[in-house]
Amino acid sequence: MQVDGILPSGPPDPFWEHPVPELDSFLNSILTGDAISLEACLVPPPLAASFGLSTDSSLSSFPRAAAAFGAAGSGGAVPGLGGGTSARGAGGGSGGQQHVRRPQPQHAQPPTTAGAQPLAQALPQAATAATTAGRESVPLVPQMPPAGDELPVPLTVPSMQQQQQQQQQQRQQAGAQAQQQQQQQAGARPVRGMRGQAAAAAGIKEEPSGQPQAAGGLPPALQQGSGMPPTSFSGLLAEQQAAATAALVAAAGGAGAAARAGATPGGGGTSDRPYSSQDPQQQDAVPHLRYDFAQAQQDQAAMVAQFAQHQQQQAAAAAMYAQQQAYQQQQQAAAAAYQQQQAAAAAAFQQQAQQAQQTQGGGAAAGGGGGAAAGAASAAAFYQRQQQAAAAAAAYAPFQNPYAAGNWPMYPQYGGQYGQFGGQYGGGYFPYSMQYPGMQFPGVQQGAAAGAGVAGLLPLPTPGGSNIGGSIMPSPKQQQQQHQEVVQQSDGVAHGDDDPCAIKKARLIWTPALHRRFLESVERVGGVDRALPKAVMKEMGVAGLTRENVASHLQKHRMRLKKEEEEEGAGGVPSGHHAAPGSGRAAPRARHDMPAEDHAAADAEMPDAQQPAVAGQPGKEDLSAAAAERRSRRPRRAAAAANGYAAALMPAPSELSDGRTAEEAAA
DNA sequence: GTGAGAATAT
DNA sequence: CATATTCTCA
Repeated sequence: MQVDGILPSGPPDPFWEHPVPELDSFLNSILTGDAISLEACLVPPPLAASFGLSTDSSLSSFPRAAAAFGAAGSGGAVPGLGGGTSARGAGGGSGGQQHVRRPQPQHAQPPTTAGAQPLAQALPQAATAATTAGRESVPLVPQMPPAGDELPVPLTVPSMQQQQQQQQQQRQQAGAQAQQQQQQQAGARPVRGMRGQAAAAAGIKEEPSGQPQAAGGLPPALQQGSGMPPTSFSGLLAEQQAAATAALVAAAGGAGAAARAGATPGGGGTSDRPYSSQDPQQQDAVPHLRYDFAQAQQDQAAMVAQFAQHQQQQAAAAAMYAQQQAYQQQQQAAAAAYQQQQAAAAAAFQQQAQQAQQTQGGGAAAGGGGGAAAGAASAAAFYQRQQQAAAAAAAYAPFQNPYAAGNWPMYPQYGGQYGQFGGQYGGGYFPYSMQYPGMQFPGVQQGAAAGAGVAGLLPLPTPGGSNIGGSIMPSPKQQQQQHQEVVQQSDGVAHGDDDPCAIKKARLIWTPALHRRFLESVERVGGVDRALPKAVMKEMGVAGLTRENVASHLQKHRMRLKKEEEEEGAGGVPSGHHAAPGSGRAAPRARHDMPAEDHAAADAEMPDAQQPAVAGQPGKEDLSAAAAERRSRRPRRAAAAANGYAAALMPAPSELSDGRTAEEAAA
């Protein structure tokens, strides 16, 4: 009813004298639509308590909440998240990541972490990658390996069929809106890293009334992350808004800056939240994580839903009035959110209203409680909107992926993976790719990046070896310089510290180039039998590559060799020496996708070929040795050829020469 | 349903 | 570090 009453400016409303003051702030944030920000996900401990949530669960549960919202519904452990369901359903159910694979143990139980942790922290582990860097200061070989191989590790993305579909559907309608949004946001000034969220939750500096600004700059106050307790709504709002803006901007792809905010002195801690994929200018400075804008959105949606539910509970416990207000708030929140996101006030508003209503209707019909239903509806609407925006953004920046499935004939296997990838990302990634379990990679960012004019190769989320957050790869040239940095970042995985909900490591894809480098390195380090993972890793000097990655690959490689030997011994048809990647299933496809003649061409397209040679590549001789070694095994290749996929398995002669040439040339 | 690649556990 | 197991995906 009287929203004004709850505003700071108004006289104290008896109704809002909740036992839990934080609630007010929280509600307000939602009301103003600031809930969009990741920070919003941060529930102040006290508030959480009021909701009946354990402190830890409240925060840490968000990621899970998102999962819960997701179709997979695997993460169901979120307590009291019932509301989410409705929200999600209304939202179009696209949100969930189907293949989210999180550490089960951790998720199974609520994290013990006490303090409210910024959602951002939990989410983008990748974000933490940078931080991690220090930890595992990857002693990457100072000398860069051949450009091609250098690539950051390739990651694959989880398949999100549903999302894709939905996005496509929505894309049409949302296109315009998204555009608007993008533009609007582009103007917005990146504020600070998402990191601030904690500040928002924990304490925000008092600030003169901060009104939600749609596109405009953020309140200056936002930039300071005081550790003070939330003294005013405005402060909180401002903070949140800032965060929201940053997030949005990032989403738009324009704001690498936002991520970069780390620069903010007050930020304390790692402030970079690599949300955006790339900022044309800063890209080289800091690789960004592209991963999770969507996730964040989901989380937020979840949050809203949760909030709704909580509200319901509270209302029940406290008073009907409260419930009503909540209801309204929710509605307003939704509206506000939309507004914020969309510059077009009138049009946007209308749509919002429509959506909200629709959703609401659905929720109500479902039989949900008034307030709850409303909340859910709002959340859903909000969620949907976000999704749409993302989809639209993606749509706007169509990007061609040179490495798309079809384009990588040589390694059908990879082609397949990349194709998948490309489809999802719509983008051109380098041969490396990593899969971040549970994370979504809306095409938005990428598209934006593409639009930005980033050359063909976009930075990939590099896993930090284990990184999950995946740092993004710098463009090829930049890579050289950033190589080390990238690696460090790559370690985006939650290292456990305080992040119980750590995200799993991104899945490294051993591209041909990477594998080649691997082989070379192995040889350099003593041969397949004697090579130690760590040594190989170092030798490879690939950003984001972890010892585990190498060890695993080495293991596989050895097994493969062993198998081959056995086969040979048995008189069977020997397979390519390093049939490594792409053997088996790939074979058929290889033939299919590409004629043998094209293999050479395929090679040409290989990463290394594309990449500028790396200067100062050490161990040139070694490489030669490796080449020789390989050459000696060529006979097998011929045999493999017989199988039909030999080409895919073995580095073609041309490839070798190419790669070598490139490397040497660099040298 | 199977097999392979990669991550993760032991 | 090596090996075994688990997960996903094609």
